[in-house]
Amino acid sequence: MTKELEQTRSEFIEKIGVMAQGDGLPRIAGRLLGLLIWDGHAISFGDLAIKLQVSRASISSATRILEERRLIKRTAKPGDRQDYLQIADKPYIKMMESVADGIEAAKAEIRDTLDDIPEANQDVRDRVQAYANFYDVLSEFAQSAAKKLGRADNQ
Amino acid sequence: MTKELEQTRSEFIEKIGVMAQGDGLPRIAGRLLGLLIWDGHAISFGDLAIKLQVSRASISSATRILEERRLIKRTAKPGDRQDYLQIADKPYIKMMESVADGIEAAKAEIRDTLDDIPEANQDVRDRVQAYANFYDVLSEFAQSAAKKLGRADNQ
DNA sequence: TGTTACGTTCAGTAATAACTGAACAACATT
DNA sequence: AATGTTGTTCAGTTATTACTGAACGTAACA
Repeated sequence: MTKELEQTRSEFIEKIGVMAQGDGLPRIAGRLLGLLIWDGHAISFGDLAIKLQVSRASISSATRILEERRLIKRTAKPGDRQDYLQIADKPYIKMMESVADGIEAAKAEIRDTLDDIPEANQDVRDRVQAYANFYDVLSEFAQSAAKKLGRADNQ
Repeated sequence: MTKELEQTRSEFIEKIGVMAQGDGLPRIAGRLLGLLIWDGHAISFGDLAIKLQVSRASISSATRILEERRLIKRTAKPGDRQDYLQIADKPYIKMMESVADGIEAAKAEIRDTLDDIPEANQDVRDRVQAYANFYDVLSEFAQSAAKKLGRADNQ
């Protein structure tokens, strides 16, 4: 028995919701993202609240979060006062950039600590330096990944 | 006025705690990790509870989490019944591997969805495929990063 | 001008996860 | 045997965050 498409869609949306939760995003933001990825076209603000069965306040805050990360964009339709939302162009490059930003922030924090350790404490410096080095590699990796995604054609 | 080393140490530990929180770990697990990175040597179970000012129950669950990720190791000292804990060898490779595992899991979830979408719905397939492709790229780079960390000597 | 529709804000609630203290089993020491 | 020490487990509490409903400002429309 093959699964109904509608069920696959629903499972996908919930799945992205759970995954988003793991990444520190509200679940609703993830579900919204999943819905917009699946459907592709622009959906009105009001419809989103209905389709996801959540309050409009939740849609408001979820859209704000996703807009900050540039994963979705807000559009309009002539003769309709509602906002319309749809998945951004090249959303995955932007996801990667968000990841990269987080890594940069962490890297900077570790570097700040490193700068405060006197050279006399060489052993502590070495260990914290190794940690900083880890973030250097991560950062490098995130940037190459973003570039590679930029080259990919199926965005 | 240069900062006291003790304060730098304390700030580092709290910093790693906050960062861990962002990665979905309990804050105490992060603080424990920070402490072990800074100090380098093995510290007894009981001392950890005292130094971090938390219950032994919290140390127990934090160590379990960090052991699962193979970031710390449990050792013993002759004539002392306590467990001793210290940072694992090459911890950053293991951090990278944990990241890679998470990516693999997400990738598998998306692939599962993709398999359930009939070829008739080519447009939906394309969008979910692009998402799966994103995880492919992520996965590939996570693995290269792990390898690169393996080659680095300052672990 | 009055009314309606829209998205945002904010205080309060609900849900979730971290953390603790106490009870416990296992073991060492006396 | 009795006692003390150890790490784990688990129920209960605390703290945090997501989410909602209501109030609001703005703008379109009548």
